[in-house]
Amino acid sequence: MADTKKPIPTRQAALDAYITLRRAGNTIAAKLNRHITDNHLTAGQFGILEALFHLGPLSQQQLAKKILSSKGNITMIIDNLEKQAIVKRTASPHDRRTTIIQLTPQGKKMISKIVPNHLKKIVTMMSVLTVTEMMELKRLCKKVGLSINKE
Amino acid sequence: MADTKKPIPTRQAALDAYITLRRAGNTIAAKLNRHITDNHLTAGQFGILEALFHLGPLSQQQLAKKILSSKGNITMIIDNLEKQAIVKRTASPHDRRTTIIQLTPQGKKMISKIVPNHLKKIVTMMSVLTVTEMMELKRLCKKVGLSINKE
DNA sequence: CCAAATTAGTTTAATATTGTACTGTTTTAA
DNA sequence: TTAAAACAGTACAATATTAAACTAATTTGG
Repeated sequence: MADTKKPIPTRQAALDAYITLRRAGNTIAAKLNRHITDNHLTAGQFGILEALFHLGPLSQQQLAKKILSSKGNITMIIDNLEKQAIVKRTASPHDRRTTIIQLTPQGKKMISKIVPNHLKKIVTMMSVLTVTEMMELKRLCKKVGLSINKE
Repeated sequence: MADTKKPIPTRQAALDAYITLRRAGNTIAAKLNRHITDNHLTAGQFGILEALFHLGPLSQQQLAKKILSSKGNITMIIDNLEKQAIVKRTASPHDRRTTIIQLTPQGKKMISKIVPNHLKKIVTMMSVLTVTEMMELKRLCKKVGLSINKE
């Protein structure tokens, strides 16, 4: 926070970039959300299932960080998913405070039917960009994201 | 949706770009959200106040589109803001179905104290990028966003 | 002109989300 | 060793959010 006074063009470019970034992300997410609710899942539930699907069993704490949600909310989402036998809680062998969340076989089956379509939708929406542009977009976003998390 | 089969590199680049985009946006938004709650506002409330501040009086329908929220939610947010005399409802002279939302003088005063800090935070976070990179990021996000909204 | 469809906003009920306080567990450092 | 701090998860209360049914006003097409 050393440099409080940015020249106007920098300032305007920064704001424009953020607003456009945010709007694009929200627009895509809103489209995807329709697909998610069609499958009788909430965005939070889907986020957790997707994380478990791609990364394997995770603790609730890890899930909270992944989907940027409060741990109280994770407890509730897991409660609901467990009631439907989509995931199950397991005790961690190393730390009796933590519970490890796993997909049940039915859960894995279910999410593996939804994810491919979900990804296809993302690819379709992003495909207005060339591959070079996609890579550049990724680079720029990563640069921003990393610097914030370093703070 | 003509081209269902994208070559793998395109597919992976598209997914990477989206995930990184989304993560960067969410990370920034989470940081900003702290600032918002410090001022005893919710994200939804702030979104509405910011829109009114930058764009002037708007109907609830317009606000719903702006902040990508359901109209029922807009009703509630406006109810709460109106109770605190931050905004007020006015009848539209042209259409008796619509209500126009305006900032009250106190509301304008309040939001105009918060917004500059908010923007400064955005500028600071985005300033890891050069101006050229900011402009490129904007261009890429706009390209994606526009094509989706055109559908 | 007027019935049907559309639109803006509200209400209600169900669910999601958060923050705080709490329990039990592990880590830490004196 | 052990008291204090940190951590993982839960319970609960307060709000936020959504979807659906509803009211009232406007637009459209025959």
